[in-house]
Amino acid sequence: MVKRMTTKDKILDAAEQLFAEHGFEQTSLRQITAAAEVNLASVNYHFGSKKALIQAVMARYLDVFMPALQRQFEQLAQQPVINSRQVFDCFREPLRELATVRKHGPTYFLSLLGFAYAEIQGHLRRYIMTHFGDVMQLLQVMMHRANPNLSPVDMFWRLHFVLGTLVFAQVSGRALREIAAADFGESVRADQIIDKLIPFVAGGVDAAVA
Amino acid sequence: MVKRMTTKDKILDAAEQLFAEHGFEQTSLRQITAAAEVNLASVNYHFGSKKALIQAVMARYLDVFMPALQRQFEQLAQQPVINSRQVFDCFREPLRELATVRKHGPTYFLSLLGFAYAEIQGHLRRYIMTHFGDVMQLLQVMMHRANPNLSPVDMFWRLHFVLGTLVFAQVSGRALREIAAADFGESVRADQIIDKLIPFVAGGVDAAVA
DNA sequence: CCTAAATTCAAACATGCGTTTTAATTTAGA
DNA sequence: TCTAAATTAAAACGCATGTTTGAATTTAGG
Repeated sequence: MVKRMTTKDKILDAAEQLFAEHGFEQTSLRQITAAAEVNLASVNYHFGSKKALIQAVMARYLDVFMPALQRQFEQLAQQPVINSRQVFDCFREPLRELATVRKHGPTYFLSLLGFAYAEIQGHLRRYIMTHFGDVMQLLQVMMHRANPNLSPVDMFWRLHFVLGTLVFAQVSGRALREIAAADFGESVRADQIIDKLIPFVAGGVDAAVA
Repeated sequence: MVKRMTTKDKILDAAEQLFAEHGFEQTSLRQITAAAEVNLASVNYHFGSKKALIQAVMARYLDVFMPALQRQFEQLAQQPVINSRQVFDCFREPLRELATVRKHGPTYFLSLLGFAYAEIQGHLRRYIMTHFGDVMQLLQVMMHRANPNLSPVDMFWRLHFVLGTLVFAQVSGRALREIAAADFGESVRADQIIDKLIPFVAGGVDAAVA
């Protein structure tokens, strides 16, 4: 017996899919409520504003992903020696686990993260820092252990380059996958992009400074 | 004796600055015409539409940058052996030359490119491919020569990761530079980000596949 | 069952957008 | 200088957005 979905959840599910496909600003409340088959006003009734809805959509994933990531980091931290590749591999399992939240969870989450960072950089950064600051600090520690030669400033920039690569790969992932499929006849599933991404960013982080 | 600026140029200059700072969709024609101190309707009179204005802003830079980049590629192509770092270094001088177009040309151009790719991926890609397809093909040839082991598909993805890194670095460049300055007391000029970027992307491209 | 709270609904609101219109004004050529 | 074209100007148009309103309806507790 499936409990009938509440309006709130219908909105969240519809919003997350549309946000992941078209971005936050490009998705209107009318599209969302139409897809969710609920009344337009119900978004403001249940969430207060579009901004709050976006936050709720993100939080649903971050609350699962971040603790899982933290566990991976803590496990890796016990190793005496660490390299960049291992640090980035920490993201794989927590990402895969998002499939339990929702069928296309891993894909949706990365796409949402991409749009969030592209459209509302400061906002998301602040949110993650205040809610999951310890995880991010752990990441920084891990990266430093993996690459002790790199100065903190250079590491800062490179980590953000990594984030940018990730973001971009997801945001334009669909378009690129279509082009790749057309040009090379090789179709890459959305969740497989990360397999191509990790060696790239690990190589970038490990590069000599100049 | 300075020739008094024409309305068309006043619009282009104001638009380019606002586009570079806030993105295309986030910048309204009213903001542009107010900054340019011209009438709102003049944009549609001189350019036809906002879309055409965006294209004109981009074209002003691409028409200078792309031929310069092509010259760099052709020069490098004469070398018997090429590595990724050299290919990416080809971008430096053409970028620097954009300062002749406008004082903050290099910064503006990268930022515009970033927003263009983030907001209207397909459009920009098509425009560059049709107008400067030979340059892009040259890039692909150079990259293959620099890294013959890499399969065409993997090279395709990595080049787009590179573009994504570039895009992201510029789009969120201002915010990140402020954070970096606050956290590390080291202020990085916008046009210096590329110095941090090039080693990173070269390292990423050269990484082992998996 | 009855009532009060919670929710849904249709409609309207206020705002900002790109674009168009129409008239006034400036510019340039005969 | 006169006239026709080019340009500027103010205003309004049509549309889409997020949000609010107030009444209708459903839900839950005594």
